[in-house]
Amino acid sequence: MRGLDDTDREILRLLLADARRPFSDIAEQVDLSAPAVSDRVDRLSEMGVIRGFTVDVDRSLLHSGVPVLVEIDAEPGRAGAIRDALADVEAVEHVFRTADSRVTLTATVPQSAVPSFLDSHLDFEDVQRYDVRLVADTEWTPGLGTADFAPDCAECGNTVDEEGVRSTLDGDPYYFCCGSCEARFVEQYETLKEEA
Amino acid sequence: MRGLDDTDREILRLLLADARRPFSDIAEQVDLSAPAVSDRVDRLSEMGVIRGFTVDVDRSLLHSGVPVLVEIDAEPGRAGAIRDALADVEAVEHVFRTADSRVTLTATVPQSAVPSFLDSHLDFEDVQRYDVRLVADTEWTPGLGTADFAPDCAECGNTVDEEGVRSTLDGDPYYFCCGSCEARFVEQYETLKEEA
DNA sequence: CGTGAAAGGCATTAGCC
DNA sequence: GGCTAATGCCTTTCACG
Repeated sequence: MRGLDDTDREILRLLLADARRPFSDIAEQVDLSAPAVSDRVDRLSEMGVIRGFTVDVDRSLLHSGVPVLVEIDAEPGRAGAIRDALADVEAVEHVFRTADSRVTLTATVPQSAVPSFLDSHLDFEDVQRYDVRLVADTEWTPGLGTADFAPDCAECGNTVDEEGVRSTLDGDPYYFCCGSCEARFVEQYETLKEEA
Repeated sequence: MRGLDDTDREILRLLLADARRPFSDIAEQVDLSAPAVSDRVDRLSEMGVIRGFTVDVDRSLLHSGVPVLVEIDAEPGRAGAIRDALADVEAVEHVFRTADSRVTLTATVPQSAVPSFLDSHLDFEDVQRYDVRLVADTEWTPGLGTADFAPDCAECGNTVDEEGVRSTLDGDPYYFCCGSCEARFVEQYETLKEEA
């Protein structure tokens, strides 16, 4: 399994800065041909490193409501359910689940709905406490650092190294530290899918 | 000053989902010609609604460290300074400042640096309390809702309506509720620029 | 993994309504 | 503002190393 090299990182950095920059342009910067860049972008997409291409929209110009940041302390084991319920809400943009059963999210909601917008989306059985804060400003700096490719094994959670394998299940890439983890995962995956 | 119509919103929505989708494709969806879509995208860029095009990178696959979410309670009036100091840190991706002197940020830091990475970037005189949490997972759903275009006047802060004006200063768009606000702002801008 | 050449698709311009 | 037609660029495919 291949990781990322400096060229991959440079391509990512250039695309982060401007995702519509022509590949031929990028090719020149990284000393490759345009098809080579195209191939690498494809590979990064297959790997799941590139999830997609988007627009950076300045939401501060689009008053569809008030930006809020919500902190939710979940009942033990219920943070995942809360995250799933909220991620699908149209007004919600970011959802962060932290290891300590806390879910933090940002959303833009109509002024009048600030106190109540969670009511219809949250099962309060799952919630210990929550807090809605008004967002004053937001910064987003899509950087990369010296990022290296080192996914977690989907089965056991260990870091996957060069020995690892990738499987594509229903179009999504999964990584495994070894063949037996892969086999175990795929088997369970198939079973769950059959049941559904 | 023109705002956003349904077609603009639909274009934004389509681009949010896939910024490389061909304009001819988008054109078909919104019942326009490709050049018309191109013109609208240009206009949205000039307005500052579209800040740029980027890649959605899955940072959970790029272990340059551990994803953390940090909550900082600032001393009164110091939240802005904290935000500015942290926004420039390479490892930091999102910074949210809420109205109650709280700064919430996400970052990816080397395992060993989790407890200490803030030390070099934070003036602890400004901090009442802070908390570093490990992020288990992240969701990002760039949605739009029924977003309408209503920027704040750069001079007085009031919402700008159709009567408002746009000025472009050094390539960046600024909005004003009226001509006198614009004049005042531009004058101050020029002065500050001369001094620098 | 990479290249260069060719083909096909796409954004953009120009002229017009 | 929008359209159609035409131009020129960009991505992608292909054959090859």
